[in-house]
Amino acid sequence: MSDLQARTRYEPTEAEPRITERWLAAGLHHPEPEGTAADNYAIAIPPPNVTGALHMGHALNGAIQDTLIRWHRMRGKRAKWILGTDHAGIATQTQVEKLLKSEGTSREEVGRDEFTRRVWEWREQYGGTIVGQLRRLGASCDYDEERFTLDAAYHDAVLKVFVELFEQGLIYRDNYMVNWDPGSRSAISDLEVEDREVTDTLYEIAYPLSDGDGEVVVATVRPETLLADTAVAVNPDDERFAHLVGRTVVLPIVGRELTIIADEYVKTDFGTGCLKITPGHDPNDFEIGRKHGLDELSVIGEDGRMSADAGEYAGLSALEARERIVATLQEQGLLRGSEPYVHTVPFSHRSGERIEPLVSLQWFMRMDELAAPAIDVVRDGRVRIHPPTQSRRYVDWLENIRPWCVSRQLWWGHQIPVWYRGDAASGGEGETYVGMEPPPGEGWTRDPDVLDTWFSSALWPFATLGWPQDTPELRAFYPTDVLSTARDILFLWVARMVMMGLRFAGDVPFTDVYVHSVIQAPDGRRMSKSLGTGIDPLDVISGGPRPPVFAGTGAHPPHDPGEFPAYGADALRFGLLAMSSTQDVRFSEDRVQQGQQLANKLFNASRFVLLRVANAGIDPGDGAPVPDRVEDRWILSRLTAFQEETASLLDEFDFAKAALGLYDFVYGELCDWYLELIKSREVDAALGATLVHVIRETLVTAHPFIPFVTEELWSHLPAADDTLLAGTQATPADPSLRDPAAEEAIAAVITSVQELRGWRDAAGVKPGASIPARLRSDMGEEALALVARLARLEWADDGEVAGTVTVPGGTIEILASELVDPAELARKRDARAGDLRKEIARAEGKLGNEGFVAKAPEAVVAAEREKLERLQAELAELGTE
RNA sequence: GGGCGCUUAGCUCAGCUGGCUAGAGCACCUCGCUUACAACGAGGGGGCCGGGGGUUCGAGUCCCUCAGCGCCCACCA
Repeated sequence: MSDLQARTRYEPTEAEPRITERWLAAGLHHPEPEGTAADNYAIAIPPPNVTGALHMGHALNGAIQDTLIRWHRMRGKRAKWILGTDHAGIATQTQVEKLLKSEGTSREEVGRDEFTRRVWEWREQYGGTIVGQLRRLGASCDYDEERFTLDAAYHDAVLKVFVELFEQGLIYRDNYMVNWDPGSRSAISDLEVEDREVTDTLYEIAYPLSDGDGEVVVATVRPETLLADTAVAVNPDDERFAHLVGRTVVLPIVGRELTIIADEYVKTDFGTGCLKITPGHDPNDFEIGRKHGLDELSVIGEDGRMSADAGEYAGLSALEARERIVATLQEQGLLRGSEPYVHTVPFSHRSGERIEPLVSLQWFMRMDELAAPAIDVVRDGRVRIHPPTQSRRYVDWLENIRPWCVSRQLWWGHQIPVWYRGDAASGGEGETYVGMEPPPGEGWTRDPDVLDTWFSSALWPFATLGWPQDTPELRAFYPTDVLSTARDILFLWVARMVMMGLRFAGDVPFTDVYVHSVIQAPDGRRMSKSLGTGIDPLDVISGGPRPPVFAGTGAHPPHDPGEFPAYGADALRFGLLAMSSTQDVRFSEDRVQQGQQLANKLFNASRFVLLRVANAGIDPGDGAPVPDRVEDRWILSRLTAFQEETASLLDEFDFAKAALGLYDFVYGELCDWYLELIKSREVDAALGATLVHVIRETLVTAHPFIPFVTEELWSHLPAADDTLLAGTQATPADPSLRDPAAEEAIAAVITSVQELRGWRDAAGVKPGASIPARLRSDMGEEALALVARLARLEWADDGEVAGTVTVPGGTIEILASELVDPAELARKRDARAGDLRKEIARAEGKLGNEGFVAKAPEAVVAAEREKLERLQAELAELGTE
């Protein structure tokens, strides 16, 4: 209590680490695996990359998930927040390759085993960073059972799924066009590709007809792929070229004969209307080639250079080959034109290199059979997506799903459980074995490829719980309840978890998907390290440089963005929740500041109550409220409403409204009014009990949002002993505490006081002065006393009326005194009269409208009449002309 | 090329199924260090709710259209 006495300000940096220690020591974050999923509450965290650091998206999602976890834990559920990290194949491998490069070596040089060892070493060193940062945020994840997507048990689950899908015919090996990333020397998925706009040159090249009877001209930005052309295509409806279909042309430089085919895909109004077909190096041409049974030639290798099949160009980079080929064409007089051409081109999200579409032998997963049930569960509501507009995107995507290339030519990841003998590895004659264990016998070699990271992520909600073993964890927590994530991985990850969960764990992996905002930089750009627009959540929590992105937004001076004050984790959590919505939103430091102010306000309100109660020598007992007076009944009613509202908003995943509702209750009802209303009262046992009850219940309801400050204050409550608020069971809001009469009475007090204060201010009355007034209102005695005190009125019987203030239930006449400035008063009165006349005219117009009176609902008409009467009465009271 | 969304006070945003004398936080102005909080409190100013048209007794809220911005999906050489 003494430290409460001394400190007038809540210091998050002092309190938060201390409180984190208490939480961890108590072990509340780790529930025993008992009961069934229906009794319990679980969320699987989207596993951050093991090498990653906490960014604003993690912080928002952490705040969301922790609010839900704490809320349900306090409602008596065993609440488990499944924690872990993702091995993140390409991202991690790239990091370690960079490290090796800085040491003057490479992964090829050190070899696969050593390289893998180095990655594990790296993981040991950096893997804990993000988990520590989550702890700093106050996230009550199950730190006792941290998973990793490369754990031995997890690895078994991954292999088992692969083998079973293979046995079920859903996984197969095929030559197919993939997005080849020359940077990481691996196939990557469509989802790891980003389109960038580049300026290329569009060349027009003549292909002479074999019979010498003219030529066709094709347009291309990649002349070097000409070496692998196997056809030329025109649109079947294109009359210009109809006579050419079926004839052949001579491929320049190479001399091969190509047939002119007809395909709908070719646009008649683009380029020359003739399209060179290169099935080996262009995804569209690949499709056309398959349709027409064309050869798939390849002249570019996996290193992005021209391959041996490119003949004299072998070994050149694609770009060099292009220049040489263009030059040759020019010499041969076959170049018909060239012009700059701006278009979008795929780049690897990871390595940043331009994607080289290549045909290669890869492992694929057939998705249609898996997708159908995943669509059904969203359609029939077994999985609910919030906001619901996202479910259409989900369904659309699944309905158009294509085979998934699951093999990656990396060393870091789950190595594919496939062995070859003979020439099977390269697609030739031989044996292929798929199984969890190496096959018996000699001469087998294992497929060197690993699985796409998302393959293992897709198993996350059940593999983390011990599947395929029938573990108590699995029984207690699967299916989980909520999956919270940003939009960008709805397909990449969420849809795949649903498919895998249904197929292997026998049920949906979660019942609700919450798709949260993307937090943009304050200027509306993406938050990104490379743009310098990123804001480190830890800097906001503990204080740190404010990035230059704040410059020019109006929030801060353009030159020196300065530093963030140490807002604390509560403030950041509150701010992020308050600014989030279903839209993308700009990061708002003001919202964070609002959270800081809320924490401080709550601290001081609690301090006020606890010190008062202590000074009065009251033992509030168990804190059961004893509502003596109207304002006590009012605050209990409002508290109950606030609790009910918070519960339903959280059920609807409306975190912004819930957070702002908390702020409004604490400021707008508890502090601004209730504590002011009771200030003059002597604290007796009844009032003490009510006050402590209200504070306690407020802390309980606020805790999931701002866990630190509430936990800190909880320890100061009279009955506190050593129990943690985080582990306290909230009792449901008691509807019998709702009291409409008290609400109406205090609402009248509040508007009266506000009116009177406004009047005083306008009339130039000193804030501290009490002024004589006479009452002509039927407001009850109790309420009137409150109004008089808060508006500083002294009831008097006679005196000249200086001004009239309309209040609910009547009017209050302010009597003339030297405290009232008549000139100010007249100005105020005239202004009010003007407003009233305007509003009266509007209401009269409305009520004079036959259509309104006849067609609008009765209640609306009645309300309008009542309003009109009220305004007219007020105008009459003012006594102006 | 399709699809979705946004445009409300100086800034960041609320406004659900149409009834609003249009709200909040921050910023701004005035007053106040009244023993919970001056990183605070009280009061105040500030908005033809992007433009145009329509439906309706009534539109910030519904429909059409134009303009600007953003996101997602897609194979235009």
